[in-house]
Amino acid sequence: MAQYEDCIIFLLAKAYQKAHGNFKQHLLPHGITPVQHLILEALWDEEALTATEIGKRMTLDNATLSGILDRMSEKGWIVKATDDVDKRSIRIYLTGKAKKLKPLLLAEREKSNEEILSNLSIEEKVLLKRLLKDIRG
Amino acid sequence: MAQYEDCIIFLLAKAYQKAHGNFKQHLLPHGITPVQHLILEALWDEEALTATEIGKRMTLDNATLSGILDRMSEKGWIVKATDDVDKRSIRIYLTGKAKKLKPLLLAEREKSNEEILSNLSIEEKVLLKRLLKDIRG
DNA sequence: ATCAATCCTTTCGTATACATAATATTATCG
DNA sequence: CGATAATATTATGTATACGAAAGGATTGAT
Repeated sequence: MAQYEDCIIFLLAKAYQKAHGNFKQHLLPHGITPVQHLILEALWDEEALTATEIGKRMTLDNATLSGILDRMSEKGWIVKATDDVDKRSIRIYLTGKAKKLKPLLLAEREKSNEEILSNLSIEEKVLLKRLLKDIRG
Repeated sequence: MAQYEDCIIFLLAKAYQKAHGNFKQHLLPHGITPVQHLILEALWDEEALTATEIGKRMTLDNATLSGILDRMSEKGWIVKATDDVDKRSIRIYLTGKAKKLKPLLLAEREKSNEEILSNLSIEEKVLLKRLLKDIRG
């Protein structure tokens, strides 16, 4: 067995690559990417967040978010509006499309999750999720 | 707890993000990135591979590899040479620098692996690696 | 009130990542 | 032997990802 087969960085990279690719395909017909879906999840949870707040919840860089939010705005998933009180801030709101498609998109995510974990038993699924959270710290 | 906290795609993405970031910092002083380090591992294992062969071992797209190999060539890690038999193929060779720094770079990878898994027991480390391999399929 | 420190966002530069198309070379079939 | 299929690589376009710098706005200390 090659050295890198025991390297956690390699194993995480390839497991993520597989999961991401699977979800990407599930989302393709809906015209949205996995990361963009994640932004929607943050906003379904709590609307009117700023880019920085989304970044904190999802551990995403502000520079990365800037481009993602632009594309999501162009495609009609979100709307940006300057905060009245603090004019440095731009708050993000969901469009009707984003609200309407919520059940469908969450169903796709659920299907993808099941496919990715199809090789594991219930106990293993729970354990894996805990271990991954431990790594994240 | 937010929905996405139970989503395997999210958990894998964030665990990978953390591992990748850690390794990236360890490699920064050596002027090489995590993926470039992975290419070196493939070549330490077996030299004179083509881009396609590296891609198969490491599950990397040929289009992605093209740019990575260019940058590694510019920085003096590898050398490209057209295959004498099949002139469509370009074989990749390690430079003296890449061979000389192998022990140092592998030590950095080992340090990074330990840091990433520092929260886990021996048994959990072994288990996590198995579960990640199961996901990869 | 004012100026420096701070905060929010965007821009720039670099590096992955992958689908698709284009190009070049080789292999193969009739 | 020549047309075509198969293979290897590169180019193009889009999407993350992040450090660093830049620009605009607000706050806090004096």
